[in-house]
This record gives sequence, structure tokens and C-alpha cells, in this order.
Amino acid sequence: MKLSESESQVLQVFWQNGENSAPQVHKVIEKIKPVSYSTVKTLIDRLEQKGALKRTSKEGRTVFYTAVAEPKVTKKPIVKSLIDRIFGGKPSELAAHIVEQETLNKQEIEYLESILAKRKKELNDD
Amino acid sequence: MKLSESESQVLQVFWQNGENSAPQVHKVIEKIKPVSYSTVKTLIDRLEQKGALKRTSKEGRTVFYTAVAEPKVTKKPIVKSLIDRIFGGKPSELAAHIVEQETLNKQEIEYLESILAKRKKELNDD
DNA sequence: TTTTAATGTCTACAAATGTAGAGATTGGTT
DNA sequence: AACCAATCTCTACATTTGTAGACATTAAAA
Repeated sequence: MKLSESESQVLQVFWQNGENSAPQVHKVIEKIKPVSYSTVKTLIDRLEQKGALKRTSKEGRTVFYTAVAEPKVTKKPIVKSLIDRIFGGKPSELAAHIVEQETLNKQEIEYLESILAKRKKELNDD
Repeated sequence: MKLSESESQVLQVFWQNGENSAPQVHKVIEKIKPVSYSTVKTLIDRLEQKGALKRTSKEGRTVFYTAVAEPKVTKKPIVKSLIDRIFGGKPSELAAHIVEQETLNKQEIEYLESILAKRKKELNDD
């Protein structure tokens, strides 16, 4: 399922907050960038069309939607595409870019170290 | 500078191979996906318009282009945007995604461990 | 019960994007 | 000198994307 940038931003709100109405999502998004309710609603409609969201309940006339698209599964091809496009297909280069260019606190660094250690151990076990 | 997905893919060829002519880039890209020379040339033209590429030499009637856009500088906002869109603005989550979902060999893991250690050390020094 | 604020529906549209054909040019080959 | 293959230029166009206004509807407030 191909998602546009704005669509994925909207979808993310559902991954983070679970069930949401369009007005709720609008409130979240507009904190980040100025955008009209209509725009957000259109994006939600498009996500529904694509099957990434489904209507799960109703309160009064307000419809609530929930993400169908699994975060992990959905993110993977998006990240993969980025890696192919600008990191020569090498995941480690993107990882290195993050470590070198983005801010990480001690906890985050240690967590990454721990999962790297796990990965390394698995390599040996094969 | 905003780049489309296809544009960034083309630009990457210049980052990897330095100076290139349109036909050369076409040959590289078509190994990955079927696309006509015209399409690649259009992308190169658009990148030139945007100032990401410039004409640096000529052989016969073949024009050679070179990337003006710096890889590191150009990649940063692209990655940042991805992090904001689908990783809740948390770089460490994208990093974790890569470590857990993508393939890394021992060398790559150890390299990442080494730069993480460096980052951690720098945190203490502040 | 009337009004109204909130929500949804429908429609629109400019810009960006991906894609490529037609035809002009010309450096190199014969 | 004539030709041809390679390259460039120009133009085109369907789709996707971002954006939002106008209007319909209705639950809730007065």
C-alpha cells in the first residue's frame, strides 16, 4: 500500500493514539502545521479508501477510525525505499547517519547497543 | 531543496559515481527499474533546475553533470522528515527499526557499535 | 422547538510527479 | 561528403498530492 507523506503523517496519529475521530486528528496535526479540517478529513478518507483505516465506532454523528495497517509492516517498505533511494541500499548507512546526525540520549544509545548486541549474538548462532 | 523520490534516486547516482552523463545515469537506473532515457533525462533536467546538479564538462555533444547538493546536508532533512512522519519524531525509533528489521552483517554491527560508543562518550564530556 | 456549533460530504483545483514520444542535432564513421 | 547512431530538446499528459471551500446534516444547547 502506497502512502503519501501527508497520509503517513495522519496514519501515525492512529498508531500513536489508537481510535480517533477526524476532528481529533485535526487537532493533533494542526499543532504541527497549519492545515484545515477539510484537508485532514480528505486524508483520512483517502486512507480509508486505501484500507489503511476503518470506521470502528460512532458517537453522535462523529465517526471514529482505527488503523488497520500494522505499523511495523507498513513502515518497513517505506524505510526500505529510503535506504534504496539515498543510502545505496545499505541499511547500515542509514543507521550510521542517524547515530551521527541526530540527537540521541544516553538511554537511547544504550538501548540501541543492547539490540545490536542481540543481533550480533544471533549472527553467531546461525 | 525539495526532491521527489525519483529525483533523489538519480541524485544518488552522482553521489556514488561522481561526474556522469545522462546516458550513463540511464544505464545505471534501468538496471534497477525499467525507465526510458527521456525520463531519466527529465529528472536530470529538473535536478539541474533546482541547482542540485550542474554541468561540469562535455565530450562531443554529451554533457556531464556533477552533484552540487552535498550528500550529508541533503539527506538530513529527508531522514528527519521520515522520522517525524512515521517514527513520532524519535530518531532512535528509526534506528531501532533498522537494527531489528534490516539485515546487518558483523562488520556493520561493530561499526555501529563503535560510533554509538563514541556518541556516548561525547555525552559524558558535555 | 428553534438555533447553532460541530461534523461530514462533495467537489475542485493548482502543483508536483512519473513517464515518455517526436523530432532536432551533431560527432563520428564510412 | 553523406549518413547514422547517440544525445539532446521540447512538449505532453495522466496521476497523485496537498489543500480547502461550499454546503448539508444533525446532535446538542438555549
